[in-house]
Amino acid sequence: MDVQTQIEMEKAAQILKLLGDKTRLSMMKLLQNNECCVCELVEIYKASQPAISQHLRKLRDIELVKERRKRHWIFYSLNKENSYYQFVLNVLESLPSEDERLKELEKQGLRINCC
Amino acid sequence: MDVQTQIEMEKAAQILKLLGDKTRLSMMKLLQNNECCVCELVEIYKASQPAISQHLRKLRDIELVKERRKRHWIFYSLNKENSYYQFVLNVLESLPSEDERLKELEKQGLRINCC
DNA sequence: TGAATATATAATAAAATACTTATATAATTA
DNA sequence: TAATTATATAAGTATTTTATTATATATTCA
Repeated sequence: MDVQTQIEMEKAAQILKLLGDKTRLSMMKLLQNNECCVCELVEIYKASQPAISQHLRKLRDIELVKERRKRHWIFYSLNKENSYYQFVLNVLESLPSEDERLKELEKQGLRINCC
Repeated sequence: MDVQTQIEMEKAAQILKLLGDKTRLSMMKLLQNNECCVCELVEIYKASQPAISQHLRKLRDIELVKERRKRHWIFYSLNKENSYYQFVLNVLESLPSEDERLKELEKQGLRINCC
C-alpha cells in the first residue's frame, strides 16, 4: 500500500469532480511531468483560449496547479505543496502518459521554450 | 508503486466524474467493505429513495457496483470483476472508512440483516 | 391471488457546469 | 509611452446533472 494519508471525503469528492473531465484530467497528467503555458494547452486540446483558461482557473482555485510567469507566458505545473498532492498522484499514476502530445508540438515547432 | 495497469484517459474521466460526488463517493467507500441495500443507504445519506436509486443506477451502468436480490431487498456491493476495479480501489484507499455509519444503523436497529 | 413492501423509472424542474463571444488586464517590446 | 502579445474575466447561452414527485414493477407473504 502506498504511503498516503487519509483525506476528507468532501475534499476528495471536490478534487475528483475536477479530475472527472477529460480535458482537465489529461492536462493534469501532462503537467505532472511538464510545465506548459496556456497557448500550448490551447494547441494540444484544440480548445478555445478562454475554455482552457477557465479549466486552469478551477484547478488553480483548489490549488492543484500553480503558475509561473516568464516573459510573455504563464507556465502551469502541478502544485506539489498541496496537501492533497499525494492523493492526486495516486490517481494520475494509473493514467497513460500524455508526454507524446508535447513532443508532437515540438515537432511542429510550436513548443514554447523560453530560456 | 501499486500493482496496476494503465487505464484509458476517457474511461478514467468517466469513472472520476461519477466518484466526484460526495454521496456516491462515500457510498462507494461504504460498499468497499459492506453489502448494503437501498433502504439502508437512504437512511444513512438522508436522501430520498429515488435519489439514491439514481445514484446507484449510474454506478451500476458503468459496472462499478453490482446487485444481489435477497428476499425483499436488493443488496449492492462493489463489482470486483470490473476491469477498472483496481483503479477504483486506488482512489478509495485514501478515503476514511465509512463503516461507522453502518454500525450506527445497527445500533438504531435499522440494519437489514437477512440470513 | 391480492396486498404490502422495496426498488426502479419517468417526467419535470432546478442547479451546476462548460462553452462562446466580447472585453479587460498585465507584461513586454519597439 | 504606445502597440503587441498572452492570458484572464464577464456575460450570456447551451448542456448536463441532480433532485422531486408521481407512478410502475417485481418480489414476497398472507
